[in-house]
Amino acid sequence: MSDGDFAARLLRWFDTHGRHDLPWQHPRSAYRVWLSEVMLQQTQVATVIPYFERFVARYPDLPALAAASVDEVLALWSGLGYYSRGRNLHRAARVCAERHGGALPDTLDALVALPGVGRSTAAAILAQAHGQRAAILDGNVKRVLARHVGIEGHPGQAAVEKRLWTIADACLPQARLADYTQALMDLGATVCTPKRPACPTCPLRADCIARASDRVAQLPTPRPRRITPERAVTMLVLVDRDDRVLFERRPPQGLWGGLLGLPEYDAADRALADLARRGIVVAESCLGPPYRHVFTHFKLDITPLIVVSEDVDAVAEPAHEWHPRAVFANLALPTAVRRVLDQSLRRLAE
DNA sequence: CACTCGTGGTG
DNA sequence: TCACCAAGAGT
Repeated sequence: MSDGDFAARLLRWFDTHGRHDLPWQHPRSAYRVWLSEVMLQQTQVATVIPYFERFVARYPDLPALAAASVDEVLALWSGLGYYSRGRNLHRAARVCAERHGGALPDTLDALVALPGVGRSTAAAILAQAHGQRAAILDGNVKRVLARHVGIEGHPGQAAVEKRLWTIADACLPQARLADYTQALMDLGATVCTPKRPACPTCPLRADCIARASDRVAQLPTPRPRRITPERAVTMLVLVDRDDRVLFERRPPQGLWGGLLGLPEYDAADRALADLARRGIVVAESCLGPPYRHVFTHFKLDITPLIVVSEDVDAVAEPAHEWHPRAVFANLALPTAVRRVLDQSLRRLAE
């Protein structure tokens, strides 16, 4: 069968079985597509939906997002992960406000120039919001194409990815680019899934090389696995007499970049020594319940050190902020810190 | 090119 | 319990 038929079969399947009621499809504006695509990077639809709804409610258009503070954006992003996406989203909004008249550009080069927008995200915006003939290549498309064409080698390899881009381009239809793009992702997400794909219902099964050669379970080739290292850290939960907690703004680069965290130490005695050095009188201290947080590339064992101090008014460093428990929900905290606080303060109340 | 960067669901 | 991995981009 021809490549043109590939798209035709996919679109026919999409009309009946595709997803037509995702929040960013109505309306399918460039701003909403961009926002959703960034949130959906390495993140599943079900996770993104509530965040997307909160964002468009708070920032109905791009100028509203550009006018916000980066801290407010990160607070709304809190819990979604990969926080550089949130910072880049805000930076890109400001670039658009200053150089593109408050709107997203509509060319591939100008979009890719925006922070946080790569080739695939740029193409998704062009195809879905403007109907332009641009190919995406996300995890779904890589899986569908690798199986359909029977490509060996994990898609992280440059040579494999280059082949996939070429194929993705060649498969593009002449019309209905928005639907086609959505169809390809829907097929990958609901039929051509990583495990237990529903091949009998697939519109592309007739000429799927992986299926014909019984390699569906082997394609795409998984990346070679590596061991996940473990780290340990002591986090200081310093509570004052007004039931406020001390936070520390993390540097913009690195893990949880730009978010609020708790002061970190190698061990509890180092933390107590630091408090003594700064003249903070410890009224009461104890170790909180240990918490293990699992990341993609390492595991982090967190030991909370809970310290109650009566008089910490004199102590202030630029990166430090005191916040009462009532406002924690509105802070730019990573999930692990939120959990540590919940567990530690619950223990303190006992 | 290899590595970093979060979190939640899943088998 | 745990390895895997999902609408990738930046360095």
